[in-house]
Amino acid sequence: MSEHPLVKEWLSQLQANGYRITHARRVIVEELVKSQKALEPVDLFTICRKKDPALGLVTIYRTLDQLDQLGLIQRVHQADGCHTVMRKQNGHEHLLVCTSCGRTVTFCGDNFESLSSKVASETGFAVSDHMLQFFGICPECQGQKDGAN
Amino acid sequence: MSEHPLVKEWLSQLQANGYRITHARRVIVEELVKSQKALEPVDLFTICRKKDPALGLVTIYRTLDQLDQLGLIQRVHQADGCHTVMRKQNGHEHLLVCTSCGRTVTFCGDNFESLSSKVASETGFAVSDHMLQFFGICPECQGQKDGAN
DNA sequence: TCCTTATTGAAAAAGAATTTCAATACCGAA
DNA sequence: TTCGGTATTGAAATTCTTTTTCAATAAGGA
Repeated sequence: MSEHPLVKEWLSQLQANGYRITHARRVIVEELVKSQKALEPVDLFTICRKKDPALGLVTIYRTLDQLDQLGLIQRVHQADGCHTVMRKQNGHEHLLVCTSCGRTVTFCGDNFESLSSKVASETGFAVSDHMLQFFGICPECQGQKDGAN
Repeated sequence: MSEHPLVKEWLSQLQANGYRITHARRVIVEELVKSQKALEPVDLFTICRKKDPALGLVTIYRTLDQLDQLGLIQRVHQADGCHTVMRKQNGHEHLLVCTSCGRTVTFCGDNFESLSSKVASETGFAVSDHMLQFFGICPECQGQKDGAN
């Protein structure tokens, strides 16, 4: 039952921002932090319910809002929308998403500084951010016919 | 009343794929093709209604589905989700989105071939696609306090 | 011009996210 | 440790978005 180090970190962040550390939040944070796939609110709900059968879906939405405001999670882009979230990568790390099973891994992307300033000067935009994602099929899904869930 | 060259192109594509060229589709295509910002279905609905007051929102959704299947439009990622669509850029072109007014311009991104194959060999994923977007404030919105709509 | 059938808009339904509200649980103060 | 104020919670109701159903209409080939 080794606990992911990020759990403590996230809970501290919540506390430092005036939020109480509740059972519901603890469960949600634990599952979010350790998930290898981007999750829809309902997925997360189903998973967390196993640890806390009384948990409500509303609490999932509310907690996700809070974590988002603290910049701890990010929406993951997929062909059919951005309904899934995952812990936010830092700096130059980006997501590689399996379009079959949803599993993700991170990779270190190029340095976008030069491209960013080039684009800025060409367009007049004040460029502040970028998002890069790769899509593909993970090794497991390449082997077996259907994506392992 | 100069017509955007893409309109004819898109309508031909629809026709070539067994779809009929209807008044509703023509109006929707015209507005989509010339829009400088990514639009939500409802936005598009409001705009198109001015040209065709009888148009139904359902038809917007259905036509967007068809155009998406033909690969003519793409979802645009924003901080709060992917509810907007825009005509798809080709090849190495990517979107720079104004987070204030939504206006977009395109830029030619780096070549991702090398990064893509590097990531593929490191992770074992069969990398098939990527998405890159830049975010910032457009010149107009930098000047005036609130984003011009 | 006629006829077949894809397409349409309206209404209903399904799904996702948000708001309201009374009961509960967190956590600082005593 | 207990107590009390208040943030947080789950359930229910509501809102917003998207999809499905269906009869009427219009596209376009014969």
